[in-house]
Amino acid sequence: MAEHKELPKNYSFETVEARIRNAWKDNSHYFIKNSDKPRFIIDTPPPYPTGEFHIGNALNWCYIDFFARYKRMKGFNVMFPQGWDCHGLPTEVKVEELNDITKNDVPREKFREMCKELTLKNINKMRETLRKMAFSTDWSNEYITMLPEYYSKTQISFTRMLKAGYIYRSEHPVNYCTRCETAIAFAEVSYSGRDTKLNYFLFDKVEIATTRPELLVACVAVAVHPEDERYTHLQGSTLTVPLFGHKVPVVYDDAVDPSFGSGAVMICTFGDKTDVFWWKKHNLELRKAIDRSGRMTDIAGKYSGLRTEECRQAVINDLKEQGYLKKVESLSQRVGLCWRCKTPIEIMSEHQWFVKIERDQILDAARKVKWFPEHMFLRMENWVSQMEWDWCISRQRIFATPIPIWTCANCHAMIIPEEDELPIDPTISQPKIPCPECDSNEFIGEKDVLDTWMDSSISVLYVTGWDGKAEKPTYFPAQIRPQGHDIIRTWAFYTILRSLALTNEAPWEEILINGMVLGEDGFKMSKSRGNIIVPEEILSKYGADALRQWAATGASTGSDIMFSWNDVISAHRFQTKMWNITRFSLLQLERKPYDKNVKITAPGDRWLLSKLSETIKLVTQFMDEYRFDDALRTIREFAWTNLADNYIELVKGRLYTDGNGRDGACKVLETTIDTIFRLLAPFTPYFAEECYSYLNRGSVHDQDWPQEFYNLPDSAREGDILVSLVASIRKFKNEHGMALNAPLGSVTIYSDMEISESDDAALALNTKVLWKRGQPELERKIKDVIFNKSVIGPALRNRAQSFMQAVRELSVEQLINPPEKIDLDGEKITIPEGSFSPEFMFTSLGEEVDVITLPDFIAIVRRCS
RNA sequence: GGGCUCGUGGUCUAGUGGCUAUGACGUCGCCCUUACACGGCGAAGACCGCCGGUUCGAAUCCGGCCGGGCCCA
Repeated sequence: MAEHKELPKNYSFETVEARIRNAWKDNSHYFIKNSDKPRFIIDTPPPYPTGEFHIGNALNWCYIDFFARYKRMKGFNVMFPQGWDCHGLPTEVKVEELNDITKNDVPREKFREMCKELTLKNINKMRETLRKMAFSTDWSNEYITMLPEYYSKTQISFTRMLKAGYIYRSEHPVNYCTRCETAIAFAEVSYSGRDTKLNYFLFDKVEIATTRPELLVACVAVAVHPEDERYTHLQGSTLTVPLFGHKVPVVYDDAVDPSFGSGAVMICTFGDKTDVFWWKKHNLELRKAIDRSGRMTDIAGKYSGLRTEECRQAVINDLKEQGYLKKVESLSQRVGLCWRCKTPIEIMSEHQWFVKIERDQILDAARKVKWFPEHMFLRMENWVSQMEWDWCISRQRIFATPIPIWTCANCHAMIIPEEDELPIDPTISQPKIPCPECDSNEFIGEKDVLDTWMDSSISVLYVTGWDGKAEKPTYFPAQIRPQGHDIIRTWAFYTILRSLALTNEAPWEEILINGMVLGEDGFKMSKSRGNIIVPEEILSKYGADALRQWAATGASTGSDIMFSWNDVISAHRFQTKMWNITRFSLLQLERKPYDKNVKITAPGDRWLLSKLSETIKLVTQFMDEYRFDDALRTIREFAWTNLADNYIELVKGRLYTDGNGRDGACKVLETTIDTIFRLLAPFTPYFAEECYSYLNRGSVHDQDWPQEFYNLPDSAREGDILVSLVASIRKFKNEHGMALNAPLGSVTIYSDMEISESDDAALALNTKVLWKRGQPELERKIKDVIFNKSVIGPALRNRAQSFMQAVRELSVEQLINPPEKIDLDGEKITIPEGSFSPEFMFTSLGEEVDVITLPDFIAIVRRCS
């Protein structure tokens, strides 16, 4: 290491991270197509390109990058692709906002272009953050769901599933915003409390209560609880709807709350989600009272054409006038609003496309995947077993993958395009041949588009190389899916469903679930709470490596994790500490050449190597189980406590001399820091890279993952005695008001091991140190008895307590030389091997000395005279 | 209302049947020992949410309750 440059005094993450980022080459992270290495393909979540890579994404991606880098060092051919899930309402809304238009103001195609443009801009911003975070993304495997290359696959998957009978078209209730004139998903409904009126009025002689009298015309039944005695006489009868006069049946249902209102509810198509449930369950008629623009339909008679709120007032007035209205109460309730325009949503029955859900198949496949943590599988199981409806995949929007279907204008036959025609937009292009049924040349292109989950639920097919032709992608299935627990019911579920439908196999071997990131106050981050932290802020204050360490240690894998500046700061401090350790070590190594083939003999040296080897073993196990918190904590603990506080302090004496004891310490130091940076490389890629570069051995990320290499239990114990000796003498000095480097007369250690120590302890403690075997000649007293309960418990079961009591009553002599049997409640019991040992206390005998007793040794301290 | 999950010093967290319960931040005392005061050595601080059960033994397993979170109705 002659050409070695010296480490600067301080580590500056700002300059180092930027410099290293520019030096890294994208192609070092590329998946290699024809490689002999075992492959490890990651089905990375494609985030929604909002422009901001948020902290929840950051956590998710940190986990991915930890194991991606780890697997590469372990010799895997890793693919860490990056996708972008582009389609959806938020972008449409943003485009309308930015351009001050509504989507109907411009042609569909134009609007789509505007969305695309904004999305590409946002993707660019997010790519920057991904690079800053040092994620080892495979940019040669990037995909963008709104581009033809990708959505042609979405369309192929649609036509295949349609032909295979998985997809069908039918009328079904959906959430609908009458202002935006589109169906929206449950996820797009926001709830808000409001005060409203509960109106009581008469259906014949039965009093019912409703908050939505305008839906009276859409009433199709009256529901009561089966055990409600007020209504048992209505069994099998019909009631007349006031004002409108149609007859509706009375149905009995457990879900009716007899204490709410009058205990009789009117079921309308549709007032709320419960109505849909009852409507389906009791097989009721459908009466559409509200049209897509929020006005009453023709069946509302004299009220038709009124807006719903106008209709409500008119109906109440008429009910009152005609004597039906009995009373009105105030009620506060939660109503569903369109999250975008705050218009109350309506539930409407519409023609929609659906995917069939085969519960058992999906559960079987989900069971074959290995879940980390295991209990997350329960969420999937629970979700699947309670699913009641098929998956509605059609949306009345613009910025989405078009449903590739035409309908013959003449005979209404469904025309499915050939796969090689795709992608298409059926509202623009026409079928190439006349209608096969009636020879007509007039077609209606499907205007509905696909739910965005239809795009993202084939991500795994796409990244494993589905060309849209073969039955199964080349590299299918992927090895792992990493994702948050919030989308187990959507993304994980849909992906399994679609992989089964298209390949008949489960999509991945393993799934790793991450928790949600909460604000520093413990609540979900939200604008209204003002507890949002963005990754960019952390990056500029403490750098990517500190943020990545927070992600690893903030919580055990799968748990929700609270953001904490404290954790980031202590991560940053660890880097400073590690930097100084490296700086010290390299200064020592460079001071003078040393014999690299030296045999390691000193107890302190052997101790550190055995601790290092143990650390490698543990960290490897933890990485294999995706326990990043345990892995990084173990590394930190080793580096800070064992290496810096114990070992370096212990061998400083030897390092500062030129004797041959120095060689061993140098060799151990060099081995240790080399290994630590390999272990740290997945967690702190910039920092590990920078430090490792001073060893002149190439990039740390190109090194092999270290292997356990040393297993000498005796060295570990010897070293433990040595280390705790130094610690206890320091404590002794501290308690007696002495400086830590103050000299002592001598220290004599008695233990049961033959320890031939180099002068480490003597130099560290600034005193003469004598190692002796056996017991010192001092006055000995029994301080306590130490019981080994894991021996006593299983051997004696319910007599353990009285056994321990009996032992405590033995004489000093018997404790030292225990008898074979002991008296227990009049019975002779054999004393189990190793069930207890006496703890001694020593006091000085005449001579002016201090005695330190620890479980493994006794030290006699003579102070300077 | 249902499912899952969590409740451990002031704060956050590890521990999932067996000595005196882990670590971090904070607090207090001592120390500028030639890598680091962004440091070192020490100290104080926890009836492990509450109640019951299983067990020789429970923070840990079981049941109930209370409270937080997420997802869903």
